[in-house]
Amino acid sequence: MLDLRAIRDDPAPARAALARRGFAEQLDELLALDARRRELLPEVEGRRAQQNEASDGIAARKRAGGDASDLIERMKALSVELKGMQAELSEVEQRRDALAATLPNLPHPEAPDGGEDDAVVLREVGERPSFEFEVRDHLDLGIEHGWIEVEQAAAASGSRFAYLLGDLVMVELALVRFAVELVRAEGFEPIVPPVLVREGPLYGTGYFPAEREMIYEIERDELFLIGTSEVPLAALHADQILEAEALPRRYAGISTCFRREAGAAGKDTRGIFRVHQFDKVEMFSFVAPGESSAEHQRILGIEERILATLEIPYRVVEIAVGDLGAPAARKFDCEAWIPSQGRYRELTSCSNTTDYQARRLGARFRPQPDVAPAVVHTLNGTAVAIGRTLIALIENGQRVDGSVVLPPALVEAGAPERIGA
RNA sequence: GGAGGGGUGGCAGAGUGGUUGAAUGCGGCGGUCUCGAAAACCGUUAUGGGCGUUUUCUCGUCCAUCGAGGGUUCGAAUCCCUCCCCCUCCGCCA
Repeated sequence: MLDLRAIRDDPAPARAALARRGFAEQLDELLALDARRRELLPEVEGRRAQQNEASDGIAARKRAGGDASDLIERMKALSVELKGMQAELSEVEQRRDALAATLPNLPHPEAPDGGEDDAVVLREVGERPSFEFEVRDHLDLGIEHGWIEVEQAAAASGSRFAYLLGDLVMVELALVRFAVELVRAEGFEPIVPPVLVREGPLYGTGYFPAEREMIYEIERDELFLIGTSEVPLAALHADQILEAEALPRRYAGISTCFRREAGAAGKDTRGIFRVHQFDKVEMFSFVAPGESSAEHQRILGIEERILATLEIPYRVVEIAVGDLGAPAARKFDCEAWIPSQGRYRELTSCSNTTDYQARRLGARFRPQPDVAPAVVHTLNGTAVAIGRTLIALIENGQRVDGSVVLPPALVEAGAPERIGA
């Protein structure tokens, strides 16, 4: 949600920013609705004031034992008139709010123009392994060693589901342990959130109404399966006013994530790269508005450190404006080298959503005692997306005999040194 | 799942149709007193929105908000409906 009041005062910068995302006309429409509301509102309120005053008069007369029927008669007419005006007002407000809900965040000035193919590569880090043998992909190795079972998963749950077994499960547990300990040392409090949420948090984080198709819905209970723990983590401080000292507030959510992958038919159908269910450790920060850019870099730095420590070759790309999710003002992806595909693929990602989610969620803070509350800024970033990280570890760490050597940092966290030997 | 009880200001807790945005107490903040502190006393104590005022800080005024939404009424914290949440007992359950 955008800061409508600020935009009203000075619409040009917001219009220019939204034009980069193709939403300039919608903004004009929104401003028109807002103007109409502000025409109607004083009229409604004036009549309400009149009504309140008359009501006091009626009460006073009745207390004095007098008759107020003439006043009541007059107020009946006013009441009818007021109801009509209120109906018009609330219709305008509903249209305004519905439109406001669909507008995306203002992009950061440094976010590059363009769409999906216009991400800017910022740097490549780590050495891609060279293999003296035919590279095998994670599914091939996974099936051979009994780490991954997809056929029975398809029978049990459908396509894009998988069983993970044996050593690979131990690697998953080590990955979670490694990631949580690392980010905890950076001030992110470990947290296991609910994976089922109501509509409110999804709306608040900006997944609704735009991306409703991506979310599993449990209609009977009006609950939704989260696609990322970002959703319940953001909701943790919804409708709260935090003290300034409480910021920054950082969480490391550990959860399973569920995605319908609607519209991804035929894409990444092999293996566990794109599945309906995976586990993930997610960073989420609530910060003061002036801090969000620095926090964004900080989160990106942690993501890079995790990949480097896991000895996964990666590159960092900055996402172009046209490919940003609605709530994001700016976003970086870390892409890992996937040998079987001979290219970098998205492994982690971090977004600065500035005040967009916070305003929708009502997450505020008091900059100083006795000062009006202000909206916080929120950011999110992947610490470890387990499934895709397993792919990168398996494929980059494979040996000629089909075994996989794991990085020391993971072994320290409880993983075997080598699996499939 | 069944039965019952409740949601009021930071907290506790009055209030069943008319000066109740809301008594009272506690807490917080400011002040008086004091060498200082405590006690006592006085004052103050929310959020959102509109309009006006202001260069900013501000101030004034009106409207809304007693879990949420709708309804009845001239008028709703108070009456009715739907939903949400919490508590107690029974059942079930990792």
